[in-house]
Amino acid sequence: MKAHTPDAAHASIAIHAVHAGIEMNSNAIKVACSNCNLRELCMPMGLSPVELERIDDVVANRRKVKRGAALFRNGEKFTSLYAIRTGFFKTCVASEDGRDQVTGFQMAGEIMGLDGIVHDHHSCDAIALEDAEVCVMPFDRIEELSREVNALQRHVHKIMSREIVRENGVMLLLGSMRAEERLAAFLLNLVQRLHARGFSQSELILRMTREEIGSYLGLKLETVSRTFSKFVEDGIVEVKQRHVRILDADKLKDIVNPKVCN
Amino acid sequence: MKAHTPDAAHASIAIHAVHAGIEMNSNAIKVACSNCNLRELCMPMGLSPVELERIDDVVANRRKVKRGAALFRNGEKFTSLYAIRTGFFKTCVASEDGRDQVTGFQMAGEIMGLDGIVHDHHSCDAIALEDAEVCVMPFDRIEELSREVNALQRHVHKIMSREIVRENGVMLLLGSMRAEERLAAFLLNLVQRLHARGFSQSELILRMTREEIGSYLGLKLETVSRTFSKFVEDGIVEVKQRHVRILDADKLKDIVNPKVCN
DNA sequence: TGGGGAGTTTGATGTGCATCAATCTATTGA
DNA sequence: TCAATAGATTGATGCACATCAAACTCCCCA
Repeated sequence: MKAHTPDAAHASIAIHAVHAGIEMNSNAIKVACSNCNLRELCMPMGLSPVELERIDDVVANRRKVKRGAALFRNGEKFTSLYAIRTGFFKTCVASEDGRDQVTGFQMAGEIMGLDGIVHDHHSCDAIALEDAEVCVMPFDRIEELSREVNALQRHVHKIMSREIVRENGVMLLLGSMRAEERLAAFLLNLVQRLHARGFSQSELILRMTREEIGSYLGLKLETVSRTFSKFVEDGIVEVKQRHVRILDADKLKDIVNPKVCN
Repeated sequence: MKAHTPDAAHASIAIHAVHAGIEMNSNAIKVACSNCNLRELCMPMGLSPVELERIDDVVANRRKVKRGAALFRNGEKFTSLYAIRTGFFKTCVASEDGRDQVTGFQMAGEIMGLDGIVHDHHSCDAIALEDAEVCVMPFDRIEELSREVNALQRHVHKIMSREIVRENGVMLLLGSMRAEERLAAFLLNLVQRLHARGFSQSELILRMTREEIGSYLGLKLETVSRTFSKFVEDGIVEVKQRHVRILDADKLKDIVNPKVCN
């Protein structure tokens, strides 16, 4: 099976999501969440038909972002959250003296822009790692609607809480894991999220460079490369440039959570 | 001036906050945010008198937590957010194999428990580092009220966003800074937050051990200790056990953000 | 078709922090 | 008051990862 092509179990969802996205955008400006195939990823479940129709209003429009371009940048005024329809992003923060830290990689169905709410201005950059399209959701509209649709209110809270918990996990990784553990955790996380979107459990294409992986994991690009090579030697993965095939997911899991009494 | 005693500019706020907290608790079970001295730290500003009175309902009761005890633990059912009235906490996550990572230190006026919203269960431990008291705010009540009081809704969103941004900063620290930079950033952050609460800008008492600082900063306790010693040698701080006096805050800032062209 | 550049791999060497270990200091309780 | 214990400091040594450097691969486009 080819990486990033849906496997049997999830084929329809993913393929159609992508196609629908492209076609709808060219044909209609006004777009609807209610018949979006990614709905289950970015919208609350179990809405009544009436609520569902109201929710359509949170998406003002769509926006395309070219590979390498910014969806938003540190310092820019915050107005909206963004739901990724297609494509792949990284978010990164910078210290005053120019150090750069990738804080996350985002894929279809995930929400970006939460950092901007506190200070009404964004505090990180969101850069597309491949040509992408996002749904623009003005935040005042989200707040308005979530006062009336309880499920949406709860959903917004969960999305923010999920991001907090995710970052807790990254802190654990950065604060206490060694290089092999970090890379193993990274690969498992990526492939798990891709699988939830209908892609292969064992094969993936990295949309980011070794340097970006390194920045995210608190490692230098050479260390990332060496660690990949080590995994290949040990028969855990196959790596051809950015194509990665996971041969032994259990071994990866063992690396992340070393067994104590063996 | 003594550490952790308010300086002139902020004296009244902090002293009275603490005293009021102790007395009110012993005299009355029903407590009110509307005349809480910490209100400006944990509640939205600019409320109308009517709104202010309604907001009182978010606090169900208070709870005392002994030093070393848990306010909540990983896995426990999530019901409430907690606003710290007095005392000092750490939050920490653990990996399956028992590694432990301190994800933050919290002081008066700060909110804990946001991690529990996503999965309806907490995903970290909150441990009191000194005898503490918190306001218990049932989350369903917060959601209910924030549907009706826009300022509260916005406030809740900001609190969560602030936590996301804070964690972004910690990721930058853990991913790209060296030991001295980490400790300098840590001290500056602590003293800045204490100062906002009416304490000294230059003096503080650490409520946590070297090991806990190390866990938070991704360092071993010995490295934390050595780095303190280095700062003392360089005349940047005075350290007597957990008492720290900052002699040269500018130098600390230079360490965090090394100047390029000097 | 072939040159150039971005990205990756691999090797040699250096260093910042971890580890192991001993001592010292505060704090607590009998 | 002194023993017991938790926490902190300091030293000696080792290692994981960074740094510096060179070569290799792939892709783009002239």
